Amino acid sequence: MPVRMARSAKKHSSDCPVAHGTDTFGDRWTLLVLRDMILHGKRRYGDFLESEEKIATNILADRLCHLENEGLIEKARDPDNRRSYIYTLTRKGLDLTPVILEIIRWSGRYKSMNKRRRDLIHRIETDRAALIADIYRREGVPQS
Amino acid sequence: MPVRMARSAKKHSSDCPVAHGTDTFGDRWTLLVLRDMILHGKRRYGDFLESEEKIATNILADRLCHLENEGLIEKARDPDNRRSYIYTLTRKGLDLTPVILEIIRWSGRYKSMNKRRRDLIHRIETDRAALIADIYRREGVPQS
DNA sequence: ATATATACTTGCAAATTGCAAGTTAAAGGC
DNA sequence: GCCTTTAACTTGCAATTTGCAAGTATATAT
Repeated sequence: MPVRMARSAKKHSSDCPVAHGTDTFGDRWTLLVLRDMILHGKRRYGDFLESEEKIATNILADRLCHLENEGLIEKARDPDNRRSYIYTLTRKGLDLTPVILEIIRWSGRYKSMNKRRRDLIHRIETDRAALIADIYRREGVPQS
Repeated sequence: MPVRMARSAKKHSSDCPVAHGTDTFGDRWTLLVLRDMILHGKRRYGDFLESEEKIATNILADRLCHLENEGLIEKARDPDNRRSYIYTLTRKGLDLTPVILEIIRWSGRYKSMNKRRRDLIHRIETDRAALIADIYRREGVPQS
């Protein structure tokens, strides 16, 4: 049950689909949390804190709550450890995979990358459907 | 010549390609300016101000400067009206088209839309390459 | 000459961010 | 059972960013 009145309650009050996107994940942090989940399979508060960009604890709590309010993720207790929670992507959240992949492709054109990332970009460009299928499968969500 | 020390000079100092994306256009307004240019062919300060979301004049000036600093747009005097400027997309900016289109597709799945927008989404899904080609052609930029 | 158009800049209050420290509740160790 | 540690937050507060309203600068129109 999402409780906190989530972040930047500011919305554009426009019915443009791009504005709907920026209302949902258009801030400095939200998309990075989604990246951690979609690309790296992260599921715990502590996992997100460890990411390279060093999100602050209060911002992370706020964004997780926001994502839950927006229906992109779900929060559940960890059955194996009652002081921990597990965040999982909903279908709606997972459906942002193509957006993330296109951002990666764009960066790949204009920014130098290490081999691992170049390989990922290569896979996006040559094997995209299977890559997406793998991600959906890992999350246990059936594809369209 | 970009002069002003652009907005949120804050960057994630991460070499993740997604973080590079959010550093470049991950705020409430930048992507909407790009949308206006990519989807609606807008080119002038006053055009951007008229968009449905009502960006403030100072924020718009700041974001245009930021986009120019990042090499996504270029600013030039209007040869026909010396009190006006024309902003144009660079290849780098135009290459964000697939990102914008995927955001639109995602919104199309989770938000109701009018017929014009549903038609655009239909075209994205059935005729994507030609749609992108049209946009590049309109901007006079050769495709990859 | 005067008015209008275009593209900004400035001032300032309000909202958001980010750091550091504190809190709560559940394990784990002895 | 008691103390320590772990995991997930919350709180306080300074600094940064946003957003509104008003002002400025330069070019064109009448």
